[in-house]
Amino acid sequence: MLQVAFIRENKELVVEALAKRNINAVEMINDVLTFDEDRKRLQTELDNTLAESNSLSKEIGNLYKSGDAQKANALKEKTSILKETSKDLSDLLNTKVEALNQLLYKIPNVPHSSVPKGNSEEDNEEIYKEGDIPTLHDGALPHWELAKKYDIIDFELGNKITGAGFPVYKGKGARLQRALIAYFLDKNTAAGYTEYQLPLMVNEASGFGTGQLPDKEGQMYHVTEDNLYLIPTAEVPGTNIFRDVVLSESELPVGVTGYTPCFRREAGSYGAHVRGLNRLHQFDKVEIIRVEHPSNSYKAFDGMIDHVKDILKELKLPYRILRLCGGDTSFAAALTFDFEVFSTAQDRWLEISSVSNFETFQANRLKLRFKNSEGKNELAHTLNGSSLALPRVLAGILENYQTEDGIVIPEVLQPYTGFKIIN
RNA sequence: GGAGAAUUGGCAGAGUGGUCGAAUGCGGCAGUCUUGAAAACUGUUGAGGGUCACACCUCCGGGGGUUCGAAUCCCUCAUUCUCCGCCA
Repeated sequence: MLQVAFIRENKELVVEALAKRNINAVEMINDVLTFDEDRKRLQTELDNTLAESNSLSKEIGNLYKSGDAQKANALKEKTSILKETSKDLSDLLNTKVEALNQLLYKIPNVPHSSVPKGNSEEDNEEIYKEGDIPTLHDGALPHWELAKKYDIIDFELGNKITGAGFPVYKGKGARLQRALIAYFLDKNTAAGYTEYQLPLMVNEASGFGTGQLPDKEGQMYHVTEDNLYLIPTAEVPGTNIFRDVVLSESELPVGVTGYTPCFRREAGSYGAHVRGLNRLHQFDKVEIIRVEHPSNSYKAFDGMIDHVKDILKELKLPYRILRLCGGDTSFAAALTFDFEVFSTAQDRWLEISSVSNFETFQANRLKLRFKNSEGKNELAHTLNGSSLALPRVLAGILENYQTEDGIVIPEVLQPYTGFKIIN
């Protein structure tokens, strides 16, 4: 969430920037500022009342000590009024703070100056493209047909065991998945990220810390018995490593990588574009997360982009990078670049990575700070990105690498798979 | 799942109703001394709100209660440790 002080000092900028998300924030921003003024006023009133009652209590204590019980008892009566006043004030204050917070939770992050205005993916800007789109032989198939033909992914079996969106990988398909995970983790750790194995369920506080709660409750599977949520991405447990943490400046930057399955309810998504591996309820992903000094976070962002580029280049997959427009940038992000791989047989681009800088938006919720050179606690910047999401990379490989003799395994993966072709 | 003990500042650890935001030690920072370092000595060292700055307010695992007054008493939840049960 945004900081009230930031909103107060940058009112115009906030309104202008949020307009890029097609949000008219004037009223919300004004409410925030008014609520905060009210909050301050009530807080001061309450503080004064408490101060008075504190000093009375002290006086009563002294009177008892000097044996003047009568005077003390007389003073006690005065405190009951103060007590009532402070109770009322603190109720009012709590209501006001709650209302202010509810407002703040609804305000998305302020987009970076480079983010274009726009409503939907139509308005995203393609900023980079690399790799040749292969010409496929006659009779080339989409990945779900290839999966069946070579018996490497069984969607029907997943339907039986669990339901739609929970595919079963088998044989060389399962091995290829494992190879991709190992390859991605190796690339990330070589780039300085520390590998973590994280919990696949998180509590409410964690869901709140990264911004999934309260707004996107419906996206996550909720285990009500224990009030835990299945993670929709490793970003949630991975970023919450740093919840309520004060780092020293010398500890920055921090890099975390982890492989986890991800669970998404994807309520209301049906149709041809969710076929096969395109959209699932359970999928595998390797994530990278960074905690950065505010002055370095955009440089770090570029570094993450280069890192993902490097992986796709090694895999020799045709891809492009999009700068997301305001309307398509997620709630908590200030800047997001999406990577898309061209899925030749489907003749469309598939999103395989999303790299975002959240600036202080998550850190503010997480209370993730570092001690700056002046010895003051300052909010850090958080970033994350996929490197990479497995199913669509797999779809891209199957479709782009298919030949009449079978599916060729990209060279960098062969040491991990132990085979060169699926046939 | 059952029984018992615990949870205090970066860490260790005192504090069982008022003068405690909290002794002491370690660590951190600054200084004295030193060619430099170490040692020694001196000072300083939690967070949030509020203020031009003070004042002042809040926080001793979370929430609630008793009391004029709570780190200290009560209730409740969470976590940790020990014993028992179960178990990959």
